[in-house]
Amino acid sequence: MSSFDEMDAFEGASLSARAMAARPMPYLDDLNPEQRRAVETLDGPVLMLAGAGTGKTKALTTRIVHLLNTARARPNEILAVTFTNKAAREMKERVARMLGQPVEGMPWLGTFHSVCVKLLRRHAELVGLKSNFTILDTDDQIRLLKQLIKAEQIDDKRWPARQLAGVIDSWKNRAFTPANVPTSDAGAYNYRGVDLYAQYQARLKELNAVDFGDLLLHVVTIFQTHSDVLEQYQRWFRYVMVDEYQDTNVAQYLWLRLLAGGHKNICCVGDDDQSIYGWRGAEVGNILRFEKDFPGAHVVRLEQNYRSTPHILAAASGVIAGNSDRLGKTLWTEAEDGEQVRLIGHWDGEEEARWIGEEIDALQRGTRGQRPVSLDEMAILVRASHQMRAFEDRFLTIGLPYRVIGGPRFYERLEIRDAMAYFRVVTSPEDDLAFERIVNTPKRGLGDKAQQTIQMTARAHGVSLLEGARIAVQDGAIKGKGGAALRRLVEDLTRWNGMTRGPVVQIDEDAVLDDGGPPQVRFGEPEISHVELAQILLDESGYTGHWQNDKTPEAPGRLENLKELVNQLDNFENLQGFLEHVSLIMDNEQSDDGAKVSIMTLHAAKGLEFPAVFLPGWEDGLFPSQRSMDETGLKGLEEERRLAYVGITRAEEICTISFAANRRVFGQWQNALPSRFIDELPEAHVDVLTPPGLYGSGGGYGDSGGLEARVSEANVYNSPGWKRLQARQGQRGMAQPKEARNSVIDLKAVSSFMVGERVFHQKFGYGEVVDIEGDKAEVNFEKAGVKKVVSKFLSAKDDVPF
DNA sequence: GTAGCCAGAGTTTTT
DNA sequence: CTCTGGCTAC
Repeated sequence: MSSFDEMDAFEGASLSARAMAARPMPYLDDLNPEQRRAVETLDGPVLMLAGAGTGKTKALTTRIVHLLNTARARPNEILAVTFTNKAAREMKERVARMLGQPVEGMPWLGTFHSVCVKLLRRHAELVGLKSNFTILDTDDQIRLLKQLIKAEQIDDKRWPARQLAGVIDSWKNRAFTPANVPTSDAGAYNYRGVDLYAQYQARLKELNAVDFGDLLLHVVTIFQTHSDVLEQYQRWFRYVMVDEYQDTNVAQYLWLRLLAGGHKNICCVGDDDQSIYGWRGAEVGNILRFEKDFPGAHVVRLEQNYRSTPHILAAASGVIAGNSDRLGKTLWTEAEDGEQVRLIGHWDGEEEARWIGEEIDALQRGTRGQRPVSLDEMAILVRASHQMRAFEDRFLTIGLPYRVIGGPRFYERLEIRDAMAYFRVVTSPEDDLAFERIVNTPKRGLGDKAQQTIQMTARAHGVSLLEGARIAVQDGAIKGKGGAALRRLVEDLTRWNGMTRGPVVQIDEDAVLDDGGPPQVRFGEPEISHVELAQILLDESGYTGHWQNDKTPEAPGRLENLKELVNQLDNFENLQGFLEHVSLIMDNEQSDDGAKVSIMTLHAAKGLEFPAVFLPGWEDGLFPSQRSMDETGLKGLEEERRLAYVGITRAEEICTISFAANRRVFGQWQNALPSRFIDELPEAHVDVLTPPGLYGSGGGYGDSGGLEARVSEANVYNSPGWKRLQARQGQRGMAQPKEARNSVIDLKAVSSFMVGERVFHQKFGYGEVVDIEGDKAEVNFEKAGVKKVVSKFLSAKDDVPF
């Protein structure tokens, strides 16, 4: 076992505690009394209940600085965990800024998962792993489970692997090993869940791999079964801090309780009103129970809000008041009144998108009589990602720049995952899952049969798939074109693997333990850089060529992504370092070219703030979501309500809530009632914009479309929210006449394309221009059909080889 | 091995 | 409606 002196040296504390002890504490003057109490209460358990926009991160980072400054702890003796890399990065940056120096000495400030990887690498052998284990992502996980399911002859149509993955995840979230799964869960996955879970864990061990859930679970297991290890860490981490405590699951809770169990110097920061991840295992109970778990805990409430106007806060408070299980906080602010929360109803989803597009334009120009608001300062927050479609379509047509946050992540894309599988096989030849992925990508004529032969050979000899393939080739077990291709692949992989290191320069007996395990052999510098190697690898394997020959509209984008991947490699020492980074960090670095309005889900918006926020789709069934209410009843509804609270509190100045009476769902028109949350908005703080008559007051069009009939079917009039809305229809509140929308478009610009020209569009792919209207072109896309788009989103593509 | 067809599904998501 | 996965036919 490694000693803690070693740990100290290994992690390298760069800040001398003594040097800092005498420093003044000007940072305390920046805090309000509550924040200050949270920062200065250093000993014992502290629960910091921090409402939205109350300076939680500031308090947390100042607390770290204060610990360092008062010499209570050295930087590497503070454990500070967050959920996202973004939050961890922000905290690091802010601590560094306050200290006026970088914080390399804070190795234990990170996400739950990254901290667990560090711990697990040091103690892997205690759970039967080697310290260089690989971390599987969801995709690998599913593929592995599929194999097990197939071997068990289970119909994976009726019992999808995804479902099993979900079940296993939920057990891991609750810290159940296969042996601990409660009998009440025995029926999971058609009574085969527990057995398959055990098989899966066994297989992971064989592969020397872990999934995300294991990172926590294994560490908890180690702590529970090796008290000596636990005690060392309890002593080492003198202070423990946790961000977003309301989002912790049972495994994380146990982990924290074990680590802080000695001195109980734990400070948990959270907001029970912003707990929105119950569906993925988070337990609000953890925060509600804190004072029971840690008797004598100091509870600090941060209630002064520095973000939003009083109207916005009042609206948010009104909604969240409908929840029962709350610790209770009352947000207040010194800010000026500002505008009321605006509420508007629309006929359908498309009109909602159109109206919001116009509003955004008006805000941007300052036509509404306020300061011009930049697109970067505006966001549309939706409940479900499919709601984004309507906005994307609309914004594409009117040429409004937007960015979607939290879409498909860079590292989850097919081509990136393929490329990374190549990196993986080359850096660790025994990575079977990676080998499986690339063995026939690009196509090498190695189908099911050839792969089965490789599998069987490998299993018979008890070696990795790559070794199995080598043997199969030698034995001539795979014939014809496939055999030749496989021989070539095996040779190439071996050659590339050799290129990851330089020549052997010495055998080193007492090498320092590092994450790769104790090296016995020292190698000189590789002859080529890892960036060059990556490039060679992708080119020589034929992977780049594969996409160059691909004529689908996505291919150019994929090549672009591969290029970007190679570029990013430059920031790392070697391929291993890069892979380690990627397995834990799924960030999508947004290219920040120009102001854009953000579109994202409410979940993705947590922790963000915008001067102007649009909250569309407030209809019962969509928001609150029907499924959520069906599955978890009142609990689900309360979580939805917290989601509404999170949404409203993202807004600083202008918050606009809207709903549509009709929406196309799966191609079918469906009507809905305004959300029950609308009824919960306190009247005094809401400005109703919906024009009277939008919903038709008595027809006049005969049977020309049955609009009135549909509306009355929708029972819009029976909703209390709607009645109140009608009652309040004021002298003002006229929605913009529909014709107004044309004025938004700048007609000066003229399309530079010609009818018949072949063009490329980022989203729709290739197509042919069929009509030109001002700056817009009607294009018949090969994949997406006929669409009208603004020319600036098109590029000429005569140069494409066909 | 691949194109093309059909059936089925279709919240929220980080690590 | 629109995407995915799996299967069939070449």
